[in-house]
Amino acid sequence: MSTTRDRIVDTSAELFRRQGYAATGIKQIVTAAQAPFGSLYHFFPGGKEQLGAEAIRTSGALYEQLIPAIFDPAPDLVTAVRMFFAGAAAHLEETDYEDACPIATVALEVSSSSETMREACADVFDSWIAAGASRHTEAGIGEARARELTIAMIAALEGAFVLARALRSTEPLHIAGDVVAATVQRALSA
Amino acid sequence: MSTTRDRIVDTSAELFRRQGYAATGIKQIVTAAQAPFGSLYHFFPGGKEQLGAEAIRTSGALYEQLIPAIFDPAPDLVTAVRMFFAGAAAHLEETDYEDACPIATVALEVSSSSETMREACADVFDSWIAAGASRHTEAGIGEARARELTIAMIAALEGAFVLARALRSTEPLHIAGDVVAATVQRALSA
DNA sequence: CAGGGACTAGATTGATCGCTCTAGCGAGTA
DNA sequence: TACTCGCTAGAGCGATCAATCTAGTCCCTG
Repeated sequence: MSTTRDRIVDTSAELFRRQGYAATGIKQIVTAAQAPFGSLYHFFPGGKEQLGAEAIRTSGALYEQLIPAIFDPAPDLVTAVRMFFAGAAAHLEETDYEDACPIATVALEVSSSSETMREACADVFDSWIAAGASRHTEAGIGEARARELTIAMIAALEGAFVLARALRSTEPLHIAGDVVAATVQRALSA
Repeated sequence: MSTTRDRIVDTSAELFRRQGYAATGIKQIVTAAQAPFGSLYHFFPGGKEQLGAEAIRTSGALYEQLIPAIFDPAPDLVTAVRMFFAGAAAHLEETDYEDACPIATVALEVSSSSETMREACADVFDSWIAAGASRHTEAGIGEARARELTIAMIAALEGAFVLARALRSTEPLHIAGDVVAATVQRALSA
């Protein structure tokens, strides 16, 4: 069971992910969420921008949970990295190339126009970086190098999502996964 | 000297790059381009979508010219890769984090909503991949591996742009450049 | 000089945008 | 039974959206 407020946030996040922030209308959100129109401005007096920022933070936090979910049961770090990219590729294909990164589209759109939302995106990325880096340090990689590897991994994932969605192919995700896995492998044996 | 038509396309490309497709209005385009409103629909009877597709292809082709411009004078492939990422970082910083990839924002936005524009983006990416792969084969890398390296490089660049714009930092670009350069280095000595 | 096609100019269209507003519903307390 | 208050409901605001339409200007060609 879900509250009206939760449904609005979740639906917004889904729509923003697929078609971006500007292309998603308030009316489209309440219709898709089966929520009363008046409720939106009751819960989000700050309007679309407040809702957008909260949707970014919520879906960012949800996506971050994939890190422990995939890395913890994996036998080793390199396998975990491979599984992460393979999982992303599988999910993208299952959703007909609609569900890629939950915040990348919005991040590119608003970085130059809304400081509030840009900050929300930056916070999510920083949080991902911290979460990923700790997995690398636990595996015995130095802190500075762990941070670099994580940023490289997220960048590779995001970029592969861009290519994969436009080309309608999971090839970029598999290639990016291979390259990142090999780089992590090398860092481990150093 | 530039024709009205060229000014419309160039201005559109610039605006789409910074704020995306949906957030950019027709009126904003003609105002920024100092073009007559009527001319837009004279040159682009297909409306915003036709203009968008052409802007994508034009700016994609322009960006592709950076490949020979940077790779040709460079002493070797690895140096060229480093210079490419360093140049991207410098330009991003110079423009206050506004000018990243000319088509990535639009590519993410429209991939699920406009097949016409998705194809334009896909064609540009395919063209970049072909141009980049030939540079790698010329350096003595096998064709399949050259394609993989190029896709990995473009993905790393695109993803680093996403992070860099949101975080307002060139760090991701420098890290991605290092990782890609090291990967290419390894492919050369194999 | 006359005619025609390329281009300019902007008013106007209906639809949709984000948002405000008032009215009322319904569960909990007094 | 009264009263409150969190939430629902949607009509309606001004602004802006992409797009169409007619009228007019300009230059090139015959």
